[in-house]
This record gives sequence, structure tokens and C-alpha cells, in this order.
Amino acid sequence: MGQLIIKYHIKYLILRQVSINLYYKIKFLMHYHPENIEPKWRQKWVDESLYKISNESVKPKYYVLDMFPYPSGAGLHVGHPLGYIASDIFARYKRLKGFNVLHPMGYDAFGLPAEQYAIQTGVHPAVSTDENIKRYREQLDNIGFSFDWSREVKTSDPSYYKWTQWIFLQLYHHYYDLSENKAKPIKELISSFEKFGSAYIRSYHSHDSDFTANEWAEMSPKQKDDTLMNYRLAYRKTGYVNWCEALGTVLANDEVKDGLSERGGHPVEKKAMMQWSLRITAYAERLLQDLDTLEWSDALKSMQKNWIGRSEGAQMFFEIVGHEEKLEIFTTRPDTIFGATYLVLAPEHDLVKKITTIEQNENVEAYLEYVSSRSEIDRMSEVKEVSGVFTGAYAKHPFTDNEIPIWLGEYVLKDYGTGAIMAVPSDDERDQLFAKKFGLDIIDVVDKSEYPGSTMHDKTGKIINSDFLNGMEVMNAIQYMFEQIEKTGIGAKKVNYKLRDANYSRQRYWGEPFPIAYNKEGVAQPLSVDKLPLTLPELENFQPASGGKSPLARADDWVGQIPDMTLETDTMPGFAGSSWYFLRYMDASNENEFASKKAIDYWQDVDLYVGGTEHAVGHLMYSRTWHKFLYDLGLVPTIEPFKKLVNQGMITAYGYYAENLKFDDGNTLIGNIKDIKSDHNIHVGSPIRLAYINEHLDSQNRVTKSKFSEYIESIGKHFNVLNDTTKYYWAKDDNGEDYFTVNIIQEKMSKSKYNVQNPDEIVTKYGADCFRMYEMFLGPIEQSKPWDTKGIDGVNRFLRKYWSLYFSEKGWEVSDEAPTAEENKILHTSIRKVTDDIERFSFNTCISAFMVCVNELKRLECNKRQILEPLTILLAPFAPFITEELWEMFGNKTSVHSADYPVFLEKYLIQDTVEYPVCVNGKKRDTVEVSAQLSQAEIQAIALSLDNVKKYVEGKDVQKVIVVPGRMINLVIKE
RNA sequence: GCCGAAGUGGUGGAAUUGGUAGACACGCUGGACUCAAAAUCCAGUGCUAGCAAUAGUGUGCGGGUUCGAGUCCCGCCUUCGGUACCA
Repeated sequence: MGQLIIKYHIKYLILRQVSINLYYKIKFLMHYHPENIEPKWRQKWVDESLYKISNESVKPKYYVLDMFPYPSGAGLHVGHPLGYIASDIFARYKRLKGFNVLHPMGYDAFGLPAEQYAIQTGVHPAVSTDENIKRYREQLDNIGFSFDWSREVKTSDPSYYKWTQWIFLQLYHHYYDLSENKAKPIKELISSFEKFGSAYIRSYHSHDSDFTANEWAEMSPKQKDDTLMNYRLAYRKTGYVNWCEALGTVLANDEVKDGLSERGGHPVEKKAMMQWSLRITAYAERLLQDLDTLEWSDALKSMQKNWIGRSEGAQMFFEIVGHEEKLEIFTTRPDTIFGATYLVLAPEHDLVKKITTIEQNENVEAYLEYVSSRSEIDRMSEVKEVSGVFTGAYAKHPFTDNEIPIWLGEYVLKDYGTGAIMAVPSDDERDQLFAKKFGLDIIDVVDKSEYPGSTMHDKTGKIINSDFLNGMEVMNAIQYMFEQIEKTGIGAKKVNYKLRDANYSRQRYWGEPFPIAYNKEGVAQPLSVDKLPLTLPELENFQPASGGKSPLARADDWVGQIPDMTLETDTMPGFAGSSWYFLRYMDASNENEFASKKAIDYWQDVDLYVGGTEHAVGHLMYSRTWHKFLYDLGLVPTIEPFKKLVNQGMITAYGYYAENLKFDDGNTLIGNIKDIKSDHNIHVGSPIRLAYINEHLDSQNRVTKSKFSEYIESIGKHFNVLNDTTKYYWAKDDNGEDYFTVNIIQEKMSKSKYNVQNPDEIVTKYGADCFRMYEMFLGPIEQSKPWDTKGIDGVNRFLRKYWSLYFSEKGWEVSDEAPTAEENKILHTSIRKVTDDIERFSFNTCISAFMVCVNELKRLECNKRQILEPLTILLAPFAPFITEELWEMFGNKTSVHSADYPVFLEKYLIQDTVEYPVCVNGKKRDTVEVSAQLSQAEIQAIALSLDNVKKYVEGKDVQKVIVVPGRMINLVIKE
């Protein structure tokens, strides 16, 4: 009997357990659990190569590209993926719309930080770079991007940089022909030299003296090489470069910010060095003109325009008294020539030594020494400080024959124009400051009395004191002078650009080696293509070699690997590999070409490029130039590489500063509380960064003493903090508690500021879908905004609500019933809104459209397949995991990401009634719902009959009634 | 200095061609459910006055155009980004 009872009891227990299990299973299903969904699909998409795409397709192509990252040791923070998420949504959207979408990713893997790290730790840059890439890849995969990883590109991979070297050789083997306005083989130039010397050559060059065919024939190989260097698009010259001692290398202009290196913020100085350069100035005009063909923001285009800096002016020759050479100057204001009372040369100008008189020699020498001692930062910080010296020489004014002095001045730049100016102190601020300081003549030549408020900068006024120009308007006088200058043969009209040729040599290890060797005479010998790639040697010590040379100079075996030759030991700069990577993705594993013609002809160019503004001038300028060069060679079919460009804003972090805490040793340095040693005491006095204090702040950004102690403990510190309230500057709040106020500012995310937010943490907590949508929900993509997780619960709630549409207490429950008109209207309103917004890159409003849609469907308790299925596709680009899971539960066998985009049908939006706001004199007084068929007169009558409206209209004169169909009604009455 | 972008509730932001300012969220307040908490759900929420209906007011500031302005025009202020002796 007892046994039986026990038996039953066990049976009951088992049954109970089964039903409990079932209950929990259903309960579990009912709720959204990203941690169970996401890993499964991540794996499945890899297994099925879902995002792998082919170069052959009948579908139209679309190329969505992100600026590839430099894989830094700090890993990705939440700011990096912002642009990637946007582009991924767009790529997925285009795929659903039936395009064959190229959406690749790779790494800009050469660069200084890895090498600096190697110097400090001895870890080979290749090793640390690969580790960093591995970490990046894991972080990227976590977020669910649809990259085709089979096309991954790594600039430091020899199979990639083989082609970077190859393109460099093409640049080396070409010159820029001005008659045809394109790059042409240097061979053609040589044969022209052989026949005609330098005559008949219209090319972009840095050569200053002509030669005959005979002279050419008699040149030594070295002389020929030197001459050709003046024409090649990749050439070697001695020039003043931006030398950074701390980094031990030269930098390009765009790598220098405010006289400091962009990476690291070290001082930069001008130094004369033998360097490889790219003649990008040859392309200046095309780079400027073709901006018009691009769908880039005006802000970005104007940045490029400024950087190119085109200005029209005149080139003029001044005779130097007692010398044969003429002095060539550049001016945009030839109309002011009669106001030119002296000339100024850049201190580095070639003629300085020649024209300086014996009496002035000492002064000039001293001045040159002073100038060379000054770093860029010195020069910049004292821009208004005038310095200069008289050379003792005089020039003849071409129109008055007066002798005017020639000076040297720091404010005239060697690299711009001709490095020499005519100074017109009456109409140029800099010239005026200079003239006043050194007591030089000033002649007024422009009368601006008719233009009150105009400045020296404006090209307005009447010319005076100027002989044949007197009485002319400035703009007319400029034109007239252009003619006069050409007529009298003293010069010519000329266009000048601020853009400089790019320094292309770096004295570093971790970059592409130049495929160049030098023979005993020092003549450059390009390596033949079959020798490529020229790979980097293995090194153990990454310290720069002596004499400002790259560490490669110490690898003797490597340098001397070709008999009787020495290899170039400099390496290429960071922008080399990134100037053409977008082409490599088209055909990433091609061993015979940088990319096949077929692949390039299919993919053409990048339709959408997404990246930060920090590359506005550097990378984008270089890529455009390389692309145009390849176009000239017939290797790419398009003149521009990036049709449309979107700049994502930066995600910043909040910085929390205690304005008045300081160390008890009185040190007032701005510090970071995490870096302060625990045995230190802190005082009130000067800003200290308080990372992660936000949770301890009250609504007025104050922290009380007790909260502050909690905070100190939470960051693992044990200060004897601030116990003596008499000693420190605590304030007292209403409850008598001590507090201080924390100052909150926006700043960059960086490791050293302890404000970096790792996306992995968010993905673990909320799922990738939520992370993606939340980043988009933060605000417009182009805008900079601080990271804040405050609103993430809203998105999380949305996803759970969306999920819950598909489930009842019994589990999955989707009905096959036909949708109501209202349900269809909700769906199609969303389809239209979301589609429009994706097209205009307004992703934040897409998210709110989804929220509105789901809120309304939830209100109607809609679980109809015909509504939910299209909605799932619509949402798939934003939330690829949850939609894929639900899509599968619908019973679909193929991925939601290869489904067809839902079609918007206008018919579901047609309404029988319209709700009108009724305004009186522009102020809303009532609303009224009327039939959509009513005429304007009928609507008017209804509007006037409303009680709320009568109140305002009664006894007054209705002058006008405005009915904007479907929009609003306005009654104009006279008071 | 010059060039460019932007200023909207307590917060992030919406308003696409001049047509209901504050969508959608966060936060906050109150309520339901719960032994309780979390989660969830419901209601409210620009500001001022009022029990309320409602009225006034409100998109950085000052003017203007318009029946109507966050949006267009003129003049300023502030913030951010770029640039810096460019002749």
C-alpha cells in the first residue's frame, strides 16, 4: 500500500516537473533572449557564407565602403562602429532591394604606433598588429556586420603591398603632360629629349633651365637621372621637410597639426633632406574641378578646396641691379604694382646668397641662423611678430624704373608661389607691418573712400598714384595689368595652388619598402616587377639608425641584396596603402594584377563611402590623385573613386572634473584620479578627472561626501580622503551635508582618459541588435555626440515588444487572417517612412518609425503574418539577428537577408477623412475632422461654424480664409 | 582673422517643399500587478497662471518678409570643426 502511494507520488512529481519545464520553456520563448539567438546566427552565416558575394551577377552593382581602421592596441570603442553600423544598414538595405552589394572590410595595418610599441617592448610590429587585428575582428563580428571577409585586405601583407610598390613604380615611370592633361610614360619624354631637348615639352615639372638635344646627349647618367626627377610623378629631391625628432621621421603636411605631429603631439621642424615626393600638384586643377561631380557635403568640399587653394595672379620678373638673374615674384594684385616699394624673399630662396652684398652679409647670415633655429610651433605662435633683414640688393621697378630694396622675411614662404613677393605696404596688412617695423616707404594706391567698411582684403576701390592705372576700379585694373604684363613681356598670368607635393619618404621600419636601389653613382634603379614584392627584413631592434635614417639601414644584408647596389632604406608613408585599397577589394586575391580589368569594370567605383572628417584632406586627396593617375593609364574607368561620401560624427565621452581638488603636495597638474597613488592625499584646488563618477552625482552634478567615499572605494582606491571639513573647500547642502560640484565636459574617448566604452560590454548585456539600433537612435549620423547609455533601455524595450507581437501565453502564435485596413495602413506608413529615411541617411528617425509601428500593432494586438512578415524584412537591416530568428520561426528556409524588400502600396494610405487644425490669425484654436471629398467652400463653412472658432470670429470681419488641402485652415480676421 | 556646421523641454532628439513646434525615446510624477522587488502595463509631463475648461507665452538674441516663420531675408551672440603669414 505504502509502495503504491510512493509510486503515485513519484508519478505526480514527474508530471509536475514536466509541466513546470514546459511552462518555463514557453515563458522563456515568449521573451526575447538575444544571448540565445545571436551566437547561433553568427555561426550559421559563416557556415553558409551568406555575405560572400560574386563579381559576376545579373543584378546591378552597389559598392558600400567604410574607411578601414588602423588596428590599434586599444581595440574598438563604441565610437568606431557608428559609421560601420550605418553603412551596414545601407548595404543590407540595398541587398534586399536587389543589388549585388560589395561591402568589404580590411586593415590599414602599417603605421607608427606598432613601431613605437616595438621600440618599447621588442615585440615585432607584425606580431602586435596581427594580435590587434584578431581583437578587432572579434569585436566587429560581435556586432553582426555583413562584411564579405573573403575579400579582407591588410596593407602590411606582402601580397597587398606588392601592388602598392607596383603603383609607385608606375608613378615613377610617368610624367604629367600638360597638352594632353594626363600622365604619360617617361619613355616618351626621354625620346623627345633625345630629339629636341627640353623644347616642345609642356609638362608639369620642377626644372628651371632648358637644354638642347645635344646637351641631353652629353649628360652623365647621374645628370640625366637628376633631370628626369624633375618630371617624374614620383621623384626624389632635396627639400625642406617636416622633421619630427621625437618620432624620428618626416611627416606630410596633413600629418602636422599646429606645428605638432598629429600622432603624439611632438614638435616639428623644417629640415632639408633628400626625400621621395609625389607630384600631386600636377593634379591640382583636376582635383578641384572634379569636386563638382561628387555627392559630398559642402563642408567637405570646401575643406578640399581650401587645401588646394587655387588663386589666379601674375608672375612677374624684376631686374636685380648689378645682376643678370631676374627675380620672379607672384602676385594676385598686379593693380597695386605702383605701390610696390620693396621686394621680400623667403629666407630659403635660392638667390639669397648671390645677391646679398658684402656689407649686409653678416646681418643676413645671422638672420638665416635665427630662422633655422625656429621650430614650426615657434613660427606659428608668433605669427604677428615681424622679422626680416635687408640684403643690400636693389631691384628695378618695371614701370617707374625706381630702385627698390630687396629684403628677406619669414612671412614669405619658400614653397608658395615663387618664394618671393612684391610688397605693397599700403594694401596688404603683412607688408604694412613689415614696412612700419623697418621704416620702408608706403605709397597709397587704392582709394577705398567709396567703399566704407571694406578691408584691405577686399578687391574694391579706385586706383590712385599709379600713372596709367589712375581712376580705374580695382577689378578692372587687375585685368588691365594682366594684359600689360604679357604685352611688355615682364611676366605672365599664372594660377597658383596652396597644395604642395606630398612627402613620400618615412625613416621608419613598419611601412612599404621602396622598390628602388641605387648604383654606385647614386642613380635610382627601379626594381623590375618580377622582383616584387620587396619584403621587409626581419629585425630585432627597431630603434632608428643614426643620422636620421630608418632602422632598415642597419639591415646590411637586406640593403645589399642586389650586387653593386644599395636599396633605399626609407619606407612609404601611411597613406600609401590606403590610397588604393578600395580597388583591391574588387579582386582581393589576384596574384597577377592589382585587380583584374573585368572586376574593376564591373564594380567601377565606390557608390557610398562612410568615414570620419579627420581624413578630409589627407587620405581623400591622395586617393583621388592615385585614382586619377590610374585613370590616365587606362586602368580604372572612372575619374573619381568615391561618388557619395558620408561623414559620421565622432562619439565623444563625458569628462567629469572636480574643479577644485588637488594633491596635498600642492601639485596643481591636471590629473586623473585613477592614476593617483593611494598614499597620496588630495585637496581642493585644481581640476582632477574623475572617471566613472556619474553614478554618484545628483541632479545638479554635485557629489556629497558620503557618495564621494563610495566612489573612491568603487575605483579601488584608499585615500584618507578629505575628512577634515575645516581644511578643505566643501560646500554644505540643504541637509547640511558636504558636497562639491563636478564639471562635466565632452571629450574624445581615449585609453588615457579612462572613458573608453567597449562595444562588447554593451553587446553582452543587451545584444548586438540593441547596440546597433541604439547607436543609430542617438541622433543624426553626421553629428558628434557624447556616449551615454541613458536611453538604451528604450531600444531594448522596443525589441522585446516587437518580439512579443509573435507570442501569446501558449507560445508562438501568428495568424493567417487577412489584415484590417488599419493594420495595413500602419505597415505601409512604416514602409514609406523607413525607406525614405534610409535613402537620406536619417537612421535615427527610422528607429522611431519602427517604435511607432510596433506600439500601434501592439495596441491592436496584431499578430498577422501578412503584417509581421514584411515588417520583419523591413527591420532586418537594423536588427539582423532577431529578424533572422523570427523569420526562421515563420517557417522560411532561406535567410531574411536575402528576402525581397517589401513594396509600398499607396492604396493603404488613402483616407476618407482629414483632420484639419483651424487657426485664427495663425493661432490654433480647434481641430476638425472632415470628409476628404469636401470642397474648399464646404470646409470653410464647417470651420466657421465651430464653437471655438466662433468665439474669436463673432462680430469681426473675416478678411480671408486659407485652406491648404490636407494641411490646415487659417482664418484671417481684422481686430 | 577667414571658411564651414550648428544653437529647439530636465536630457538625446523630431518637424523632408514656409502650414498643428516638441514625434520617438530617456528621465520624472502618480496608479495597477506583487508579501516585496524587478519586469510589465496604464495615465500625466515645455514654461507661467488656474480646481478646471482655458488663457498667455515659447525654437540663441534684435529686426524684417508672410494669412502663417524652428524653417526665408538682414544684423548680432555663442558653441563646435577646418585653416592659418598662401602674396
